[in-house]
Amino acid sequence: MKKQIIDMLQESILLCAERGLLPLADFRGTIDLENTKDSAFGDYASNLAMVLASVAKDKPRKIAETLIAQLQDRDGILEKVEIAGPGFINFFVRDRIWAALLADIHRLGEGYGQSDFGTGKRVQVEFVSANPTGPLHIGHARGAVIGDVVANILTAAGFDVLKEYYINDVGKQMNTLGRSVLLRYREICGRTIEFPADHYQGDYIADLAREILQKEGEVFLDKEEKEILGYFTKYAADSIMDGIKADLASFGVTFDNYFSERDLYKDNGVLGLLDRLKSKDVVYQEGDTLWFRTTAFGDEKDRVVIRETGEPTYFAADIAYHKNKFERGFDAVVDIWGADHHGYIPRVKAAIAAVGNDPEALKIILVQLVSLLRGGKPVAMSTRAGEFVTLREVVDEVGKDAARYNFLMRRSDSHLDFDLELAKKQSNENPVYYVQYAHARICSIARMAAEKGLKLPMLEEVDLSLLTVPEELQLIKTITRYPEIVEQSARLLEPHRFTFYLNDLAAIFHSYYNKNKVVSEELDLSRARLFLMLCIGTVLRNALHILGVQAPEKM
RNA sequence: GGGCGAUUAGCUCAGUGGAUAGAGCACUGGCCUCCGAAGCCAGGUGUCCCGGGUUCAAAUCCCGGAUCGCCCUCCA
Repeated sequence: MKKQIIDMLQESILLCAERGLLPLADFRGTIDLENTKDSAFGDYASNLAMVLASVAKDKPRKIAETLIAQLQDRDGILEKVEIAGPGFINFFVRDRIWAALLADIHRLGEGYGQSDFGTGKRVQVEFVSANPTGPLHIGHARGAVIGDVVANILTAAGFDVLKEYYINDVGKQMNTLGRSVLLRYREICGRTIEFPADHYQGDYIADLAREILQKEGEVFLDKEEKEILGYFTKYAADSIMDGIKADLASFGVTFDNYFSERDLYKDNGVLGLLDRLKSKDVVYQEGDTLWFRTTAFGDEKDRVVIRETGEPTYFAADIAYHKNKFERGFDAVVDIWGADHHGYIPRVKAAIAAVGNDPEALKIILVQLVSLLRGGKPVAMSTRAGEFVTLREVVDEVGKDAARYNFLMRRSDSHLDFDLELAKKQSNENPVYYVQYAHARICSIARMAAEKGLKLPMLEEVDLSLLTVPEELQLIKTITRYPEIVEQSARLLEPHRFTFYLNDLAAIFHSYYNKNKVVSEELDLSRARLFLMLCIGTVLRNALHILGVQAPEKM
């Protein structure tokens, strides 16, 4: 629809130029057609005449007049075209054209909203990637949902998507984890220990120690730390990782691939890469440390890749990891990070450029912190003391649907207050129910209609021209706009657009429902309205599916 | 001190260079004999932080300032 009108404008420009009506022979700009906010301005509006004013050296309203005179509406889709305000061209589409679009929604069903926007392109989305040193907490939950939904959106937009979790299982924190469990193990066995403040304090550490004791007995008790630390570390990391996977699954988040940092070091992977970069002078030695010349690629200072101690930094592995991503042939790579990591962006982009890839192909979504509230009051959390609300606890308390939906109600890079009491409430304060209720209502209407012997109508039995109530047209226009939402969210990587759209659609539906009877004595009208309701249900279901939220038939 | 981001209704926040800047919550009053009241309807608010600039047009782009947050580890 939109494209048709844009094409008409394009043709009009050509005709005007050819016929010498406007000096636009070398106009190369793109034509912008926007959805109007107010129906008084029609369905679509173009600012073309105003844009052309400086090129054509004439008044916008006059240019608009000339353009409109040359419009070729061969299919007769337009009711009228008006010039308004400073020179907007407002397009009014015929009602019957809108109604006919419902047929597409019905025909496509689950596939409605999918596009070929990203067809043929492979994208990797990497998210969560929390260290396997403790259970996921509320802070990880937001990133998990955003990553999962972004992947769903990209898939709907036609991209071939791979969801990946990077397991950061190398480095100091892993030894700290193993030692924490080992110390608790000794403690449980009755030894006196001194538990360092910078070790992991949570109860789950002692639980792991107890598990090991139960499985293996006291065989480790009198062994040297260096002999047995490896076992404790691996046991703890594997067990915690299993827990993380289970918690994510209960949250509806799954991955296609888990990528271990340890694997990067195999076959001299990280060190070999640094050697090769050294020969290109991207990496240089200074004393005992090895530096990456990120300043040559726009970073504010160079970064250490091998410490004085001889250990590689996290960044060293990340260079190899991002190189590996591009070697796997992805056209674009999406990383989802906590917003406190924003200072890390120039470094990684520099690394990508240094190894010969396009830094623009890396898209980073920054996710702001979540403030957890209960009844409006902040919930105290301290990672150091091991006191945090886990993802599992949140899912158990408020449910998967409410939790996911609430995390998607703000822009990713905007602070989010998550109120446990509010998310649990089954009331108008809780937006997820508002949308789900709309879907359940539609299902209820369909059930009731079936009881009355009104079968779900086939397209050929429906006279869509009977849909003439203003709210009906508004509903039709809103659901025909859905593919734009998918594409736009995919382009901008902004999943929150879905919750705003769903809320709008549900509001129009609820309002319509209260004013109009779908199933009535008038059989033809009932069929047409039921058909519209089913199309709305399809859109609600498709959109909720992308968010990973249930579309219940009853509530 | 440097960097990044934010600042929009009482609160929490949307907003693609366009026309009269929106939503939810909160507050007040109304609506079930009638397809589900987890719903609807009616009520009203803005120095879009401030000051310049670009533009036919700026909440939106640019520059300067204020305030707040985050980052400025050979942590991850």
